[in-house]
Amino acid sequence: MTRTVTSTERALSALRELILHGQFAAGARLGEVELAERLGVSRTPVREALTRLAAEGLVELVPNRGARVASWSVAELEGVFDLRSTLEPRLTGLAVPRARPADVAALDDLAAQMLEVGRPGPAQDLDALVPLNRRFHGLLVEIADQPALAAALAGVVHAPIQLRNFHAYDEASLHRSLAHHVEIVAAIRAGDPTWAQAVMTAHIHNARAVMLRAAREQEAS
Amino acid sequence: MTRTVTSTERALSALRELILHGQFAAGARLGEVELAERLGVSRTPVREALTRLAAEGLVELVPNRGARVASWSVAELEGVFDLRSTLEPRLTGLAVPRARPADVAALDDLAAQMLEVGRPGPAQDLDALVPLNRRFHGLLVEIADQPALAAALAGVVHAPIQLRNFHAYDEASLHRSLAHHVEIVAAIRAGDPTWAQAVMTAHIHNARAVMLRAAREQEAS
DNA sequence: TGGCCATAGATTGCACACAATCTTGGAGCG
DNA sequence: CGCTCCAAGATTGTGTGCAATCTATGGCCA
Repeated sequence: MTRTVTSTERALSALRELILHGQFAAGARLGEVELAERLGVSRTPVREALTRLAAEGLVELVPNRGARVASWSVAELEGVFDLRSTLEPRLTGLAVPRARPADVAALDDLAAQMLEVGRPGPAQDLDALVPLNRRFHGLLVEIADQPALAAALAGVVHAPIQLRNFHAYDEASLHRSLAHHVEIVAAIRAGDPTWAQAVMTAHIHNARAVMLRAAREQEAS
Repeated sequence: MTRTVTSTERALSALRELILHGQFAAGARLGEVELAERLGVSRTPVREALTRLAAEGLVELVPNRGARVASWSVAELEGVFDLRSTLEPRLTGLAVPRARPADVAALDDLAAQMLEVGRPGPAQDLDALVPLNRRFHGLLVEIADQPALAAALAGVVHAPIQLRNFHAYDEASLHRSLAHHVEIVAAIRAGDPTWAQAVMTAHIHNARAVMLRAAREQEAS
């Protein structure tokens, strides 16, 4: 009954982790043989993983010229955040009446963990925030149970990864961001979609301000 | 200088045409060997085409169990049209100031052709409307030049195909739909984003009403 | 010296063969 | 009679070899 996992799936998630954790620079070339050796499989599952990652928008695929880690211009990032600020609040509002106690508990737990590892001090671990944040937003998508919205979001949520995620946040913005998660959970627990939507809107715009500032600095250099 | 086309690309577009033209029933199994023989290539490019079509949302891919033509429930279709009614008007508004005279001419031409083949009578050809409509909306996406919006839309625009597209339209709805295209071109030519957005909103809602009615009938049977 | 072109190396694209997994039909047991 | 289990056929997953294409280096010519 232990469902076996295919090599493609392992290659897919391994590659996704590597890229999301910044092991490859934005725009870096992803050779098939190199990745195959690194992951211990043949080129075939690597190729399939790359095409799927291209569909997710994490890599760019050029015929006969291989794959590169995707990169976004400032203009494209603006488009991404405009889109997210439309879709994610709506999704959050839809999730509110559908969230079961277990869901709320899971979200609460994630928000608490993020507060923990994000608190300034020697124990702060900005890299640990990345997967937690991904799971928080992913869980909201799951709860909302709106395949169309989920599909639309899937193609754009990865855009900010080249900015090394939370390293771009100043202390005030980071504190706001983590507080937003907690407040969203509170709004869901209160069964108030308008509240949840509003906080999510603020959350996206806060991130937008941070990312665009960082992207502009990066592009200027 | 004649850029060669890979087998994968040919398989991809051929398969997409076959599905979009209703050659396969919704939910039909898509065997790799069968498709490979039909398209005259090996299984390898077929597999890659299938994974890309899965990313587009045209087929559903289950590990070890192959591919099926995607199908949508009434609830999912509602989600799709909610999303489109948000994104496509916005996209249209953004396209207005960016449209060059050649773009307007091309849109005008497509709208005119659709009026032609859609006119009731012996020459009416509802199947010919499908590619024309796709090109019209695709051209708008191109003109708007918003990668994030385009990516978000790409995953959902194919949803209504299982309803055999324009065959589901009653005469009044079809006439409205074709008139919308013409009016959108007029709004773009006038440089009026608000006008264009409004007509596109009406256009999507008109389609929504038709599709949901057809889907409910189909689901009831 | 600067630009163009050819050739060699590297890389992706495709086909095919084999392995792993799923499905289906039927036999055997309770 | 119904359920479980098993085996054979069919289908997908993966590895590997070769062909097609791209890239880079160096020579040639103006």
